[in-house]
Amino acid sequence: MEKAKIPDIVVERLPVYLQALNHLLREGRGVVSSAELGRMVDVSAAQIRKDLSYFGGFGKQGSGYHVISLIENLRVILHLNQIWPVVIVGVGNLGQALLRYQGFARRGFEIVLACDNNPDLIGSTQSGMQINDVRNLADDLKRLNIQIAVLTVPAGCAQQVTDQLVSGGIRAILNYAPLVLKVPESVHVINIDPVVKLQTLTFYLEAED
Amino acid sequence: MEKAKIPDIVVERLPVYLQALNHLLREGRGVVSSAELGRMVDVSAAQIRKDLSYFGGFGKQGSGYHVISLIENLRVILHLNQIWPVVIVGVGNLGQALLRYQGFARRGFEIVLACDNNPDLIGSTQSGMQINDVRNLADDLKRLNIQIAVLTVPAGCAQQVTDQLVSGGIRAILNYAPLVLKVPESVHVINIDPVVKLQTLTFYLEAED
DNA sequence: TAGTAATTGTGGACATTTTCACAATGCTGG
DNA sequence: CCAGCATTGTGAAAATGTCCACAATTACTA
Repeated sequence: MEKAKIPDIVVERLPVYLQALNHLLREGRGVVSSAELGRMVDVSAAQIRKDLSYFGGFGKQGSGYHVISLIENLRVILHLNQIWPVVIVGVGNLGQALLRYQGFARRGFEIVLACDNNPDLIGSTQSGMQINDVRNLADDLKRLNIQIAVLTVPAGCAQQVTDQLVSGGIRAILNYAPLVLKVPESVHVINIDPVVKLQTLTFYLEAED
Repeated sequence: MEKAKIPDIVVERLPVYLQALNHLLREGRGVVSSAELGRMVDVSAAQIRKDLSYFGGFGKQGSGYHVISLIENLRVILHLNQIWPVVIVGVGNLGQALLRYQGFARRGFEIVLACDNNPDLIGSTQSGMQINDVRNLADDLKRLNIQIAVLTVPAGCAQQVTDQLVSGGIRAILNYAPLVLKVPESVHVINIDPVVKLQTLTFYLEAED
């Protein structure tokens, strides 16, 4: 496959470019240069041109990139020209907050399944979503054709739940739990435990006591 | 300063190592090799040894790393041998979920201030926390000596709120809003907008329609 | 005590990522 | 239509990051 050779680090920047381009679009800007886009997202202009050139020449010499057309191209590259069904696994504080969050639907994701292992929650409705039993997870994934999971369960059961996700055919996991998940290499994981991120930040601060 | 030359990417791995080490500690393990730790966190053994060697030789040839002592060293390196006061700015869905989340206190962070611009929320108590007016933010930060902010406001007001955080002397921001914040270079920012992360993951999936 | 096995810390090779710098191209205004 | 300016796409250089391989050291066993 051609995309095997696109560095992960490039892929991670593309959604950020897309975000900035959408902002430009809302402001009615028709065209943008790599230099200006770079200032918006804090990336060098050369970096942006090089990143985009992995996928083709989207710009025009002399003027820059046509905003709408670059957005459209990035959406195709990132497979965002469809709505992706998503499962939220774990309907605790964070899971419920994500269920209520409107930003997913606005940017290409629809939460179509929520599940938990808490008997008090199963069968109840949270934010308009019925909570399913996590034991039916693998079946539900297949039935609803879900490839993406958001994992918001406690660390203690995260690996076990992940194994169920994998056996249900999941392909991508956004992991809020504070541990590194074991998955086959065909499954992509991004870790986003907020405490790990905060613990990175404190390195740069001066201790106080 | 000596730490100016430690690559960011190394710093980002340290909390992950710490996480795994704490897991080992709970299991009663006294010693671990770079090879085993590497398997746990999906990093090569050589990488771990090289990362740790930036800060000194913590291991012992023949046996590996003493778990407790390496934890203690990492906590000093990351400045985690103190409780850091944190402000949550924006008490919407996500902000409220983070207010209720018990994981911060357990790993070195205490939410000491929450604020919002919604008059209905200001003065109310959410999860045991009184919500302050965001207009007092800069003063409150100084009064409470807060260096770290968690930003959970809508994109539309994120930059404006960030400017207030900066004027209040903030040094680190965990940004959930979907935009790249403009801050002085003395302020560290980590972006964790979940949609951007999901949009990275879809690159690796096959489109369905 | 000595021989064997395990494991670190590290110099240097290798790989990846970023930046530079410039030819090619397209825009603009007169 | 042309001169001058702006901007891309890209090969090559530079910078950064990862991995290899091994000497040095420690642990273990008998």
